[in-house]
Amino acid sequence: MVPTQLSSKRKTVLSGVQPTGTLHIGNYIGALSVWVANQQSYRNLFMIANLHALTIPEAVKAESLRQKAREVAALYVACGIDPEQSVVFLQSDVPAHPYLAWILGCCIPLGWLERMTQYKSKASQADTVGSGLLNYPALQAADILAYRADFVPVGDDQNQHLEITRDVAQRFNHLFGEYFPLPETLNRSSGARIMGLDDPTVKMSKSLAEKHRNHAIMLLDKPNEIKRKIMSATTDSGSEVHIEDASPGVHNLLLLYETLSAQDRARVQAQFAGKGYGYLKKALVDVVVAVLQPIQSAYNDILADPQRLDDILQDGAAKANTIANKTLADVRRLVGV
RNA sequence: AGGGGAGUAGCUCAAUUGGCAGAGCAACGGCCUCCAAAUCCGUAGGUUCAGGGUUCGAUUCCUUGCUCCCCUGCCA
Repeated sequence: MVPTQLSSKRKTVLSGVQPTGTLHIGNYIGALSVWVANQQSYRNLFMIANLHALTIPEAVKAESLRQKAREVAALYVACGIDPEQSVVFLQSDVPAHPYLAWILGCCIPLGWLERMTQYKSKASQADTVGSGLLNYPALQAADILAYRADFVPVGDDQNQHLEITRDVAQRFNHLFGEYFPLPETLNRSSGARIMGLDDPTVKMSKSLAEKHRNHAIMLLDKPNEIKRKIMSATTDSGSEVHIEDASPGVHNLLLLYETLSAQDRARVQAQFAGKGYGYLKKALVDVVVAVLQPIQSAYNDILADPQRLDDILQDGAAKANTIANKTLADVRRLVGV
């Protein structure tokens, strides 16, 4: 039943995304494109974390959440994630996640959870804090450990959560017997960290994109939107591009161009040194449009055949359940339930 | 747990005895600029925390609930 590539010796990688907001060019460069490039090297599981999206229930709209989850899955496939090679699934389709989260949560001291900076930050903003927001790391640990993942590709902001996953795995192993391997951070070789177009001092983010229209280029943006956003991007009072000591805004534009055009730094330097910022921006518009066009085209093809997406998600859920249920059965036996 | 205060646009706050819910900043668009910023011009933005009641009419008064802040108490 388990396909051959799933039982191979390749290292297991679990990636999760919350289906809130919309995927942007920073997600593509920083994460998606890297995953696609490394697809053969690992046994990849791509999870749409729709249970995590419930931690702030005031923001949840059922129909929108349902639709967003499918949209993200479709975009993943459109960006080149191959559902034959990798497992694409919805977190909510694998009941072992919350089950395992309960068991692991019992092994997590409150202090660990209260220390999480993401919790403190979100809790201070929310007017009502649900216990799910605090317990978030338990579910995340379950996500990762259910597949006994070797690697988790996370950004700096998620490092703390991965540490708690390791800590709880260790504590479980100590209490109930060595079972879980300790997952490690998967470093992205490219290291491209794309900043917001409207504010190059902060990382491009889904949440800011919802508040500031010109913050990020979304993967489904039309060419005229892409042009408007790039042309309005923050630069500085200088008049021409200097690669060496470019201001944050200009540096960000150059980085985008370099990454998306797959050219080396020397070539980019030769192309833009001494040119005006407007010239750089117009060139970048063309590159972005060219990169996104095939993705959007593939996305539309997928949407045109909803049955195909259903099949992909069903198939992904079946594969994920097979692995996660095995882990859950082992864990239940170890703790005696 | 008890007492007191608060909750209005994304943020900080207004709104006369109970009478069409506003301003600043942020956002968005335009002019300008190689592009951006700044200035200027313009646009949009709301279940007035939620439910019930009084009233012709409630942001305003009464009641219940929720959330936050301050004081006190309780627990170690």
